[in-house]
Amino acid sequence: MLNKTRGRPRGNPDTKARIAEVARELFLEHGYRGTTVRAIAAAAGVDSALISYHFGSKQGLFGQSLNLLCVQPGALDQALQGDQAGLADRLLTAVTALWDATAPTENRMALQDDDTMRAFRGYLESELLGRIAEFLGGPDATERATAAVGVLGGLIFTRYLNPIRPIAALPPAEVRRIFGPALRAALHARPRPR
Amino acid sequence: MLNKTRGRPRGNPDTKARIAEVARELFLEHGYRGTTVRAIAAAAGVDSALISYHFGSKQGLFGQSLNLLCVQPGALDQALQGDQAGLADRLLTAVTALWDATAPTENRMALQDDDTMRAFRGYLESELLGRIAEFLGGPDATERATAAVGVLGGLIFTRYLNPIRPIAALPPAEVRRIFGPALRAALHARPRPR
DNA sequence: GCGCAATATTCAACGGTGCTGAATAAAACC
DNA sequence: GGTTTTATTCAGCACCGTTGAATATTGCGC
Repeated sequence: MLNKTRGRPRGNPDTKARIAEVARELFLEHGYRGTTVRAIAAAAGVDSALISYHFGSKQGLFGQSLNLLCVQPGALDQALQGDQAGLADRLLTAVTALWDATAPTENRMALQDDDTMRAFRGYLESELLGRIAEFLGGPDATERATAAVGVLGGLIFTRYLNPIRPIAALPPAEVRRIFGPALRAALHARPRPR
Repeated sequence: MLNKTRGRPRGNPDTKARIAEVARELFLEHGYRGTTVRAIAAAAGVDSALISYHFGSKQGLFGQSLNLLCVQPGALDQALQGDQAGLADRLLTAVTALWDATAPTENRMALQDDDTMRAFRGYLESELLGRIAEFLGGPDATERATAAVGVLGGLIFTRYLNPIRPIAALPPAEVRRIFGPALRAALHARPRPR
């Protein structure tokens, strides 16, 4: 079908890497469902069976070609220093700086894959929530951190993962202005009335 | 293949409704991708071509059968009546009541594929955001509604779609208490300082 | 160097997918 | 009662992801 002569090719072209690279672009542009294995193979100038061979499955290729997610630990450390008053703004800045940088243009990926979701959940749950609670300290720290993670997770979800247009379109400064009050309220909520 | 004799059947069985009903169950149980048109047709005792005929496409069937419970006519309407002071609590109640009811226990809807995401996005974007902005009225209404949708979307995401444990575990009253301040802040943010 | 296992590739095919077009039979209309 | 409209089945199309066999190249043991 492609008639590049069967069998192993000459030299050692790193076809696997090329496939992953091409696949990443296509996945970002068309999403998971909208990208067929055959299209990836064609774009990489290769037979579609190769991707099953190298990556096991389309799912495997997807996971592997998008491993560049989502933590970048330094940004969070930086946000979790300084006064509590500016915490909300620093967190929002960290989030937008990090995510706005990862995807090149307009079309943020619709990230629906199971494993990716699991990874993201784990990050929110253990890393983010724990760190924020630790930083806040005092009684109710966990509860306030929970609310804050809810707000931040919401921002990430509605702006990047499943971008609803009005939110995705905001410039970072507007994000801070609009989500700031909610996040501050979450972080510094009064303790439970009794 | 099913040999129920060709052509229109006797009586007027509301096959379309039955298909939608069966489809809803299957979609909720197995997600969009995991539910094939042929499976729906088989479960409804009908030829698979019928669903293209009645609903245009699998996507159409999905949208139609999910509308039956995502919108749940009136839940939102009810929240969008009364004083503005109680709005946040009413919205949070509506969300928890609606979503807590849809899936019984652990197996929350397997929402993680991009068609479902798209449907959900559409709901958030056109329905929810528009209605809230309309209710708020005045300048900045859209911006405040945007922030509110961000918070609500975050709640839905972190509690139902990709449940991170501490948030999913909250009883509804706690959800109101924890997310209330953030949502109120979003809804009633002061206008832009100048 | 040579032989041979491991590896990388193409090709053909399989079962499954959503969907369409033709055939057909009941209902609805006039 | 004849004709149009509607609801259904059936056969099949083009595509999907994946697999197994064939084949050519590399790289290692000796």
